[in-house]
Amino acid sequence: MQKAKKLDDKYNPKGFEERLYKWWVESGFFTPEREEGKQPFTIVIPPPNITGQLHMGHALDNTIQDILIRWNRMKGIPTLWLPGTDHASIATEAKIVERLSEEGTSKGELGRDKFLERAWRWKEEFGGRIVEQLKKLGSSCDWTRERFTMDEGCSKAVTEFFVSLYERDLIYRGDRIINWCPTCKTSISDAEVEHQDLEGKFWYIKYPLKDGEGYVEVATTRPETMLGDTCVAVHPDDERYKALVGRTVILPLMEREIPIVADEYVDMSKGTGAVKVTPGHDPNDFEIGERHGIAKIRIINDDGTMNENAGAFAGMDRYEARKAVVKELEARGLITRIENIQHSVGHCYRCDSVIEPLISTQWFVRMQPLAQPAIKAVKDGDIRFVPQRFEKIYFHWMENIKDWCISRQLWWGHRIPAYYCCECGEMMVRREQPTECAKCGSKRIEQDPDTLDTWFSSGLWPFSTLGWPEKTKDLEYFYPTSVLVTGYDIIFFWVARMIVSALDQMKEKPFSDVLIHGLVRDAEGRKMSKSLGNGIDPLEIIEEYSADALRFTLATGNAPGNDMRFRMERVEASGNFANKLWNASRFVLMNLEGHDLADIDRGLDREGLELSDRWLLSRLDSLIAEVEDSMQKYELGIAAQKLYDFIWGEYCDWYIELVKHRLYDRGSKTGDTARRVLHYGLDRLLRLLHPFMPFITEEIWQHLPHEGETITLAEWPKSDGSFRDEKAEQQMEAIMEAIRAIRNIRAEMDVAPSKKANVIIVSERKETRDLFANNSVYIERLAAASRVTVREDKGGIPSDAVSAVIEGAQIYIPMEELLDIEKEIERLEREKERLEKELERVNGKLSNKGFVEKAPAEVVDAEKEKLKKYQDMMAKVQERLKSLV
RNA sequence: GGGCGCAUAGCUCAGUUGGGAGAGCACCUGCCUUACAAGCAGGGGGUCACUGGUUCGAGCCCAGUUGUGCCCACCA
Repeated sequence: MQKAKKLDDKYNPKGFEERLYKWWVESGFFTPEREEGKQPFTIVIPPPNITGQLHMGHALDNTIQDILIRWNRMKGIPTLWLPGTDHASIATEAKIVERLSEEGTSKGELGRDKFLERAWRWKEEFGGRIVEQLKKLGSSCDWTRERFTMDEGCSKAVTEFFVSLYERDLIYRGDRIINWCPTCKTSISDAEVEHQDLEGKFWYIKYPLKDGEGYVEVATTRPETMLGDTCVAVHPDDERYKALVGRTVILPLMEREIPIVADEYVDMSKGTGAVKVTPGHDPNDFEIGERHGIAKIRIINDDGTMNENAGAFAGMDRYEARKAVVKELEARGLITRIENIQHSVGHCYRCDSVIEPLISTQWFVRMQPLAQPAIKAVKDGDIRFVPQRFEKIYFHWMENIKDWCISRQLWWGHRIPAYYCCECGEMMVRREQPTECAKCGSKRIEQDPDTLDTWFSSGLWPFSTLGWPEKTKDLEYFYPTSVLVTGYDIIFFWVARMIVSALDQMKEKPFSDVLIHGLVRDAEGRKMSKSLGNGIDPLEIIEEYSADALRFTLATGNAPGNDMRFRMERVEASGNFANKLWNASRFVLMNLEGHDLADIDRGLDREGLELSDRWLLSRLDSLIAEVEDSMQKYELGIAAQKLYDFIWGEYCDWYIELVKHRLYDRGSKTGDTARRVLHYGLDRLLRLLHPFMPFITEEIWQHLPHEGETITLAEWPKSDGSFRDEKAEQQMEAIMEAIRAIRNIRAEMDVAPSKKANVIIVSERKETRDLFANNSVYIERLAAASRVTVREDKGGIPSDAVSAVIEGAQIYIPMEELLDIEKEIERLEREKERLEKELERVNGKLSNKGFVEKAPAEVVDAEKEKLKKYQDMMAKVQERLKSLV
């Protein structure tokens, strides 16, 4: 047992947060043992991008995870929090390309190998930055197991997954319309396209018929695409166009003959009812083209300029071409009208460029068959979303899923394990690079130049990090993980794909619960973003306040799944709370000093407990049960709020004040009991608070008498109900009520704080009189009373006494100065009014036949009790009023 | 077009099995009381957006309305 040590006068988190973290890691407290027979608790971190800086979203996400991890670890459960980082293909590559351009060079000039060397160097240099920042937050990850999406094991997992899917025809290569980002110069998946509603124009264009007079009018928001039109489509039932189906129009500017076809896809009620079809640059048009076997012409280059198929417009940027096409059409009188409209335009989620749909050869995952088990797992409750409403979003996405374009025209990432024979063109998808062509035997083999979508590898994260595809002991023991904690913004990108890939490869869910949190917004409710410059740096908050204050702020004041506004006032409040705890602990430690309490934690002598002790211990037992209940339900904010309220409002404001006289009076027989209860209470509160505020709780705990090395491994408090004492709670509550009433009188009657009041308590009930008589010291101390007299009747009470009525008793304070009768009457009138309202409410309920008959008996009884109480109090108030007027 | 949130004190938000409306900050009054002025004590402040329904009883459940935010969608 460690002896009590003095705590610094001031709460100075800088003095210990870093020191403690270092010690925790060095001591291996975060590295679990695999204890057979024990169900472990596992979380894999959502791997932050190596390009990233810790922002508030990370801070929130990791605070929640750390709370869950520390809580489970204290329960004695083998607990693993597995950390790591993501290579973030597009983001990282963009960063390096930017760097190269600053140096006056480029990707192309450098070549693939040199570029990758450069990228790895960059990763070594900056990739660890965010990890260091996570440590500042107090994240209790097992750093001995840290992983990276592109390390050897994870890369092997990616290849295995790819080949496995390919072998079952769940991955294919083909020419499809994909989303092309002309800035990042790569394809991106549908999920990576962000739609924004923008002001646009709707141009109506005449396509003249080849034979005879007349024309077909079509409309478009992207006039430049007409250069790639290969037909015009109308609905087969459309009377207006029935005669035209099968005829030919001349595509203006290109002077190309294109057919008019009938297709069900066309909506007769929209636009002119005739649609220009550009199979090379529109997904729907692509489908129409397929159905009617017409040509698909691509007219836009990878960099967003027009290619040679655009005739006179070749070489222009797509927007330049748009203007030029419109101008030319207008000159020819082919534009009939222009409407201003709002329409949704796809943008790249990384660089915000307008996406260009175009045909390209890419790799795709067939998602539909893979989605079925993923839907079932959630429907069956095998995987649970918290809050549950996010399941709807998940189902909607999964049920409407389309094939996933996974190839990227980038260099930084996992290269696609497909190889081509340079001689015969044979394609081989292999786990290892083949040395010769399987078909013609040629040794000239080239690997597919493309890399995989970042999310393809992060989708394997829950098992690749544990060693898959190897059958490791970690994988066997820690998989499946317990809970995944993440924001709702990456449910599609990541959560859905982890479920899909885990069920496909592991045949077992990747996690049981998905705990979803919202976004951290700025004080005005705006999304924090670099471009707005409204981001608040968590590291600055840690620097200025403390990691504990930041964590507490993020853990409270917000319901699961909802966005939260980050306000400095709340951080300040959390910091004040830490300071309060610090000072209360200083008080306890000061009073433990010099007292031999060797057996301090070994059972309190329950016989010697005073009323206030029994009250505190009973309340604490309830608190433990309530916190446990809230934690079980992932209501971390509620648990934290309860701890805050208890520590500040009950332990500090009441209990410490209630025991002071026992500590200060040398003759007190129960001083040591008070010390033991103070210690016991503080110790339990520190443990309960530790998951939320790990640093300050450890620092204080180390100074308290304690057994065990660290609070991180101290046993989590359990409520066994043995301290529960309803009577003590009721009695203490009565005394507290009296103290509040007296304080209130003093404040309202302007009694100088230094002036001790003479308090007379009158009650007809002996039990009440005994209670106040035996515990008068509390009233003297906490309500600044010089003397407390308890009587059965109010004979002899001075006429200048001020009074208050509480349950079962009246309180009188004789005023030595002239009593302000008006003020006193005013006070009593207010009290009367309050009681009248209460009585009205209770009477209303009890006179309601329905209530008395149908409400549960205990609820009705409680109301009856209240009625009696209020009637009694009312009578006393009225009596007093009568005596004054 | 479809879906999901939110609307509670001046501000930011809790309020999870329907049973006397809460916190932090701000505000007012009085206090440097030997843990803490980053504090202590006392106080004011709310037809819980609106309408209807279910119920003995609704901030909470149901339907609708308004405002507001977000997500999804092949809105030529």
